[in-house]
Amino acid sequence: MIDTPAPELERALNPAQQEAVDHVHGPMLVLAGAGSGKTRVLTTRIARLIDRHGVPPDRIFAVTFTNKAAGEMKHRIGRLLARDPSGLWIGTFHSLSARLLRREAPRLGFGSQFTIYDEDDRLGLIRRLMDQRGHSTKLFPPRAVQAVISSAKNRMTPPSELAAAAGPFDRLVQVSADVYAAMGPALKAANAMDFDDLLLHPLTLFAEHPDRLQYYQNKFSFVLVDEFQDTNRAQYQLIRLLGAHGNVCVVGDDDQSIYGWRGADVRNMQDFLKDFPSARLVRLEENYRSTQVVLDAANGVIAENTGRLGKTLTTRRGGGEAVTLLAAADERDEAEWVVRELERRSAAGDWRYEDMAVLYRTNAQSRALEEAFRRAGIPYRLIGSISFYERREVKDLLAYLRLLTNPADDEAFLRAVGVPRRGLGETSLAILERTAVQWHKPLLATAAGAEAIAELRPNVREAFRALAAFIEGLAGRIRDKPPAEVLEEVIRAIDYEAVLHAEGPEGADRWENVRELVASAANWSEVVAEGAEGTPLERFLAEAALLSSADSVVGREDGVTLMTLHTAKGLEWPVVVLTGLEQGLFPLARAEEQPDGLEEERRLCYVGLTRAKDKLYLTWARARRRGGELRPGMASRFLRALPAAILDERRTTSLWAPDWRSAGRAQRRSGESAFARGDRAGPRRVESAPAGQPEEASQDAPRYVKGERVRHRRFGSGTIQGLTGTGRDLKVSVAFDDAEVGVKQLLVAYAGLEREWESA
DNA sequence: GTTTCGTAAATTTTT
DNA sequence: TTTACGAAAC
Repeated sequence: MIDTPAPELERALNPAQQEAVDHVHGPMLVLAGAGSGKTRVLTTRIARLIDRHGVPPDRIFAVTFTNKAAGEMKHRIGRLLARDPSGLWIGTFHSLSARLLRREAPRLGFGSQFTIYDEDDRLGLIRRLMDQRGHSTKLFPPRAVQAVISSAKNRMTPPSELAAAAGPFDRLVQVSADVYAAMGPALKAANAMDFDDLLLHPLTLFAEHPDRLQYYQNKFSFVLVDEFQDTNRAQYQLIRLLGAHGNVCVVGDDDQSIYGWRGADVRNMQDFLKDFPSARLVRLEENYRSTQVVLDAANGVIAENTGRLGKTLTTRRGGGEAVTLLAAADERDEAEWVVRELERRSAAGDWRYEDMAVLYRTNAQSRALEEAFRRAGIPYRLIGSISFYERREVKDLLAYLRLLTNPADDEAFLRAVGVPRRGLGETSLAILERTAVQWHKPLLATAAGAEAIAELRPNVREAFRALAAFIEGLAGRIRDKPPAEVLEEVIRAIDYEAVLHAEGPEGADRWENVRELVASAANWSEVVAEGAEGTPLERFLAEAALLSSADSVVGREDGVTLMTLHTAKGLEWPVVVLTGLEQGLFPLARAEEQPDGLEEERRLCYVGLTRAKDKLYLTWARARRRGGELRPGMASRFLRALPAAILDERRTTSLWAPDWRSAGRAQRRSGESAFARGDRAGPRRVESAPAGQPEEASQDAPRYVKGERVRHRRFGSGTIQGLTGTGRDLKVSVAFDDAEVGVKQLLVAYAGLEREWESA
């Protein structure tokens, strides 16, 4: 392998890193380029604070982007200190806020055992509120309403302001504002908070109880924030308040801001310098991760963005293996090529599977990759996609646990009431809900008094009463029992195994997941959830609610890593494969329509490229299945931003591929396809520019796909309807735009078709 | 009230 | 290709 730098611990800090570590008191903004060792700066700084400056760990408030990152950072600090930094407040904004709120909830009118509502719970609540308030869920999709409300919350806009801002004809926003206004009280009644509330409630607390703000300002004498470019306004406010004493260190990279759609606002970086005028600005511009070739690729892409703060990344790792650019026929072809290539490199002893990652824009793309890995028998691990805690069977059981700790949790009640089937359907529940509203009681409490509801049939009353009695009885018995035991008890009581097995073959898989849940709960109990308050069950639930998708790992540890580009932020591998580089997919079509959308996609691409230490593969497919339909695509515009000198272009053997560089340009010089032959042997090292002479065009027959736009010399433009035959007998049926011509069957070998976008 | 079957719709990223 | 929802049957 290529000049790998010395292990991190042995390398001395560079002057800029040293400066960031040495600066103890007063605000500081660290502009840290990709791979510039910012994690190391943060961990070293925290360790120093503790052992050289005698700061007690519980007076340090350190924010990371994922729980996993927090765990790793804590581990590294422990290694530096040679002891466990117990008491340290380190975690995501959401988990740290939740921890703070457990103590302060009563001051805000919540119980300290409040539930954290996930996306589904919140959606369910919105649906019910819409029903109650007579808003049609057909005209206004609850998802859309939820999106409006969430974005208002992220901008810290209260319901009244949202209502005022809604135009007279903007019914969606009007409805959303109405639901939003009702949602606060409803959540409070259910003793629940959603993800956004976790960030907003601390701000409310500090506004209403200045003494509490003062307390936490005094308590946390040092505040540190990683991935600062991805904080939203509420998060920034929290930092500004807690760090008012000035000992605030934020670390970020404006080029890696990729969560704008979630309310993140890069302006926080500029505002920080305004709000803390004495802030020291430190730039980490030396990259220790990647080869020059990788940086050239990344710089080529990001250079097209405007309004950057400006950074120049350098590396001492000159040269490097060229970036392999692959054109495939479709997503399956792409996946198979990737798997074969990684297998080849592994067999050649170049890298191990665990040193490789395959990244993609959307979770849906993981399917084809997974299948290819499985077919080839190559180990892989899939991160994210469907979180374990989002599975139906897991949520069903957790609903019972939630109800045990928080009897007001109506969403949990509505889930539990249907598992197992109790003969309680839509009508009975509607009556129960109506009564609950009248009585001003949670559903569980209302169910306990169901005997008094005359509208209900006697057997329904009894069913409600029995369910309530069951929960209450269980709640009395469990107390401080470990979560795994409580789970077992619930499973036994509702005979969940039988319930699942009655569902047929799928039920067996689900039962497996249930066993896994119990096992993970048992395993969890052994770890001391440090610092948190409440019973073990409460802490288990709190943690489960805040687990991120990055925490869900399926597959073998020693395998190739598969994840989305978003999840890959902050990580690195010797080999990185970026797939699906097509217009419409990456960058996403939707993103390109929004003002800053394309720039954010470009930053996402930059994040992906800079994950690689030694070797980059970039792939795209001429066609891709989207919703069952095979759709043609063209190479991503990001590919055109790459310097030609560092590229090694290839195609899969069966593919006739056009010169993607000329796509969309005025003219194309014939015979100048930039694609090399697919069978070219061995990697190529790039020492310096220029390389990559134009190669011979492929001699394979052109390959068309259904839906593709083509042009015929006589008939004009049309769309391919279908394909029949193979080789020289390959026929296409084309529906021409000219209605007079209609649909024609043409032999590809003679028709002389051109792709429309190529012949422009 | 529950199950089953059919049709329609849909696919961005995540704490 | 898979999921979600609605209608009709059971």
